[in-house]
Amino acid sequence: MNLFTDIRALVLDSLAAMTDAGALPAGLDTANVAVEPPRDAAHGDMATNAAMVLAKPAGMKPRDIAAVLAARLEGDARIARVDVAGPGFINMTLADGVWHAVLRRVIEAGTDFGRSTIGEGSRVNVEFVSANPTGPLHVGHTRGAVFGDALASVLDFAGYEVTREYYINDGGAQVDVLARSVYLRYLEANGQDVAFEDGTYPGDYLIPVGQALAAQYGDALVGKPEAEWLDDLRDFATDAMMHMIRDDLAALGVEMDVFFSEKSLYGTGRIEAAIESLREKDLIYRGVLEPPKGKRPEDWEPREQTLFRSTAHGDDVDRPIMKSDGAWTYFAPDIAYHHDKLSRGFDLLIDVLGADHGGYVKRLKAAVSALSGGRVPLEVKLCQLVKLWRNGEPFKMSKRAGNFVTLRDVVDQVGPDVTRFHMLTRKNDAALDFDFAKVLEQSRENPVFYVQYAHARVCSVMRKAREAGVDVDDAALAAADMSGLGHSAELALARKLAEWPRLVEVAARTGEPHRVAFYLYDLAGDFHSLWNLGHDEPALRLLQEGDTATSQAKIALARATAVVISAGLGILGVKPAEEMR
RNA sequence: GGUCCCAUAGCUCAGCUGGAUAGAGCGCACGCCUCCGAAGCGUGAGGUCACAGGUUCGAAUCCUGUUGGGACCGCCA
Repeated sequence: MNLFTDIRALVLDSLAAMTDAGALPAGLDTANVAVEPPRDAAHGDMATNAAMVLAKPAGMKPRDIAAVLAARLEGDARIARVDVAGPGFINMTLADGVWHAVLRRVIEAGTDFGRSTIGEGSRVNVEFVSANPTGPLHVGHTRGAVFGDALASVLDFAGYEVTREYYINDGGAQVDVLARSVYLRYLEANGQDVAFEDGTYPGDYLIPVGQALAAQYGDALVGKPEAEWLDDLRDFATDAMMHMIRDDLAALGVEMDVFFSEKSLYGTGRIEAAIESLREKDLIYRGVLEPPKGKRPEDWEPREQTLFRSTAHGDDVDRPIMKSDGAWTYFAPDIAYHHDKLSRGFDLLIDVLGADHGGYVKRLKAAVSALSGGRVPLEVKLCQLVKLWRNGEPFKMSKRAGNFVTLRDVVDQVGPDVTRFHMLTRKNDAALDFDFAKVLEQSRENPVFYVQYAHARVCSVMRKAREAGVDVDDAALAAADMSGLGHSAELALARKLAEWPRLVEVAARTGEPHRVAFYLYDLAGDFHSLWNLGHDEPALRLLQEGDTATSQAKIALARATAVVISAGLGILGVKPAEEMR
C-alpha cells in the first residue's frame, strides 16, 4: 500500500467523473498525471500536475481544469484542504488521521511495511563481483559487492524474484598463471628458493596454498614438467581462491545464490551452441577489423578472425570471438554464459561491473539482444572507482608494490556495517572517496552513525518507557489513540514515513539503492529534529510522565520510525544498533 | 580518433527518470544541556546548476554541440 498511489487513484477517479459530467473531453491520456510530494512542504502534503498535463490535449486553461478538479478532491474524507497554485498545481493537505493511520500500518506490518508488488514476481538475475579467482577481493570489488547485494535486496523488496550470481572466470590463461604461481609456492614449501617471473603472482596469500599442496603431495611434483601438474593445480588453486573469496564475501555479509563456472562451458559444446545460435541469425563471420584509432599498439597487424556482428545490435564495431590461433576470446564464453542465463528463464538480466569494463557493455548488450531476440533486456550497472584516502593523503594501490587494499583489510578495520553503508552514500556512476578516518568518525558528518543514532534513541526511549510501566509492545502502540499527534514536527516525521513505500519503488525502478541510504539520512534528521524540540517544549517529549495514553501515541511515532529505519538498513545489509556506547 | 561516465554553494554531495522560491552535511557567524542519549538541535550568510543553442505551458533534469576531468578501445581477462 502506497499513499501516493491511493491519492493518485482518487485523482484519476475524479478526472473520470469530470469526463462523465462533460467537464473534460473524453479519451485523454492520463499516464503523465503524477501525485508527488511537493518540494516545499509549505505547499501541502501532496501535489498533482494533472491540470497542466491535460490542459493542452483538452484545449482548456490549466487553472480552469484545476478549479473543477480541486472542488471534487475536497469532497474526499482523507483530504483536509486543496489549493490551486502557480501555473495550475493542485496542492493537497491531508487530514491528520491519514498520517495516524500510516503509523498504525507501519507498526502492524513491521519491516514488511513498504514492500511493493511492482516487480510482479518477474525473475531477475543480478550478477555481481565476478572477480577473477586469482587473488583476494580488493576495495573496488567491495563496492561492486555492496552495490550488487543492495540492488538485489531492493528488487526483492519491490516484488521481484531475485537470483544473486557470481561468474567465476576460471577458464582463461590467468588461471594457468595462478597455477604456476602456486607451484612456485609449493616448491618454496619444499625448501627451494623461487623467483616470481613472467607475471606470476607474488602475493603472500598464495603461501598457504603452496603449503597445503605440499602437505597433500609431499615432494611428488618437484622437478616434474608443467604438463604433469598444470591441470591438477588449476583446480586446486581456483578452489583455494574461491574459498577465500567466499569467506571475504561472507565477512561483508554477501551471500550468493549461484556460483557459475566459466570452465563448465568448455568441452561441453555450450560455447559452440551459443555461437551457433548466433550463426543461424547470420551474425557470425570471418573478417579483418580496422586498427584502433588513436594510440595504435606497436605490434598491430591485420589478421582474419571470427567476428560477431554486434553492430547489428547497437555496438560500434564488430567483435572478435575467436583469436587468429583458433582459441576462443574471453567474449565467447561470456556469450555462452549469458545464453545460459537466458535459458534459465530470467525476465531481466543485470550485470554489475567495474568502470574499467565500460568498453564492454555494448557488446554484452548486443549479445543478449541477439540471443534473446530482443525479448530480455540486459542492464549494465557500472560502479565507478573507489579512491582511497588515509591520513588525508590519497592512497595509491599497486599490485606490483603489493600494497593493494583488500576487502578484508577494509572490513577488519571499519566493520561490515559501516563499509556497506558508506559504499552506498554515492550513486554507482559517480566516483567514491573512501577515507578510513572519516568513515570511522562518529558524528553527523558520518551518515552511518547519524542513522544508527536515531534508531538507538528510539530503543532508548522505549526502554525508559518500559521502566516507567508503559506498555510499548506493538499491539499496544498500534491501538493507541493518536489524535493528539498534530504538531508540525510530528506530522513531518509521519509524512516522511509515508514516503517510504514510494521511495522503494523509485529505487527499484531506477536500480539505485543509494536512494535508500539518503532517505534514511533524511528520516533520521526529521527524528532528531523532533527529539530536540522536546528540550524547549516538554509537550513534545516522547515519554510523558504519568500520561500513558499520550506516551503510547508519541512512542508509536518513534517506533514506526525505528521500524522503517530497520527495514531500510536491512535492504542495505546493515544491522540497526540498539544502543551506541 | 571513438565509446562510456562525471561537472550543482568555499569543500563533499543529494535532487523523485520535465514541475513552483534548486536542497543537505562540512566549513563560517550566532544560539540551545537542572530536561526522554548534545555522537544531537536551531538561526543566518553562501548559487549564472561548466558553457552555447534547441524541444514546451515549464529544463539542473530531455536533445545537439563546446570546454574540462576520469575510464576503456584486436590477438588479456
